[in-house]
Amino acid sequence: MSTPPAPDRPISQELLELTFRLTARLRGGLDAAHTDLGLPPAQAQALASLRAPVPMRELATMLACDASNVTGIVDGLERRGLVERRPDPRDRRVKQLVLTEEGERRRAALDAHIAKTAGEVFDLPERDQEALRDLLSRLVEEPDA
Amino acid sequence: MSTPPAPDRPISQELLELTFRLTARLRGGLDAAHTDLGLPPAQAQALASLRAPVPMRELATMLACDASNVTGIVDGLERRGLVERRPDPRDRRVKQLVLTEEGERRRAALDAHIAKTAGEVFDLPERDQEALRDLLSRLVEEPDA
DNA sequence: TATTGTTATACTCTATAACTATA
DNA sequence: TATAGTTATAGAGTATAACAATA
Repeated sequence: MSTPPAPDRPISQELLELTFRLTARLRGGLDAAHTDLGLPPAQAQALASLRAPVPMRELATMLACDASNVTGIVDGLERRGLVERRPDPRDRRVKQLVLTEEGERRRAALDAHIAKTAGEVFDLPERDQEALRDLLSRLVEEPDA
Repeated sequence: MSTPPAPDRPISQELLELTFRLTARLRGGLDAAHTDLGLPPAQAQALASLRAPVPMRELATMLACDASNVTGIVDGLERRGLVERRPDPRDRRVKQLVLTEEGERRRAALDAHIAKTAGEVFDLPERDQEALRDLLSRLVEEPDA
């Protein structure tokens, strides 16, 4: 077998660095998609998360941020006519977020951008893609109780 | 619940999602290290980047941020007695950043935290670590002209 | 003229706390 | 009492533009 050149640095740290470089590439592609669509990153991320009608609170959970942020983000999306706040008849405290037609179109465009970025960055033969998926899956799996 | 049935989604998008989840785990570990050391993230990242004496400008390049940010970051590190600004005798415009003894100690502690996080997150048999490194390397490699 | 580091300024993202209206 | 959403506010991170000292 071959001798590794200079294993003075643990491989896990190499993996850390590679992961952050990969993330930087992905982030760059997504940011380009956002500016392309004329949306600030936070609004774009929210838009990408909106499928079925969802209460504000749940969107906050999906975005992993405080509920107070969601107000401003949804304000922006509403100002652009991409989303509506609908009262929930079953609980008058909650507002269901629903995409408008234009919102649906914009989200579809965003999805296409994201898919394009992912396709360009993860440009590997399918077998390697699958190997990578299996490895990454094992890293992010939640440890069961 | 390891394999959600989603055959209609391209694998590259799955990889995108897994990568971001992995990054979130890493980020969490690093943030914990930063608060553990009593340093704001930006200062911690700068500290981790400081080895040999380095001009402010170069630190900005390493951190991939504008030079105007570095002033404040280094102010913070200097206030904590971790770094010194030394005039460069060969070019009196530049200031060389040099870690103090305490700065060196703190950086070593930070390195240990980072290594610990990396070790915990990338907790795989060595063969799988190497496979992952090879795959990631191919993804971040710069395309040659 | 160009460059290093600084300052002033502004914009975004994020969090906390207090408020309202409902439950 | 507790919860959904809002508001006010503050902090951190980042960017641009203008400036002084130096090259």
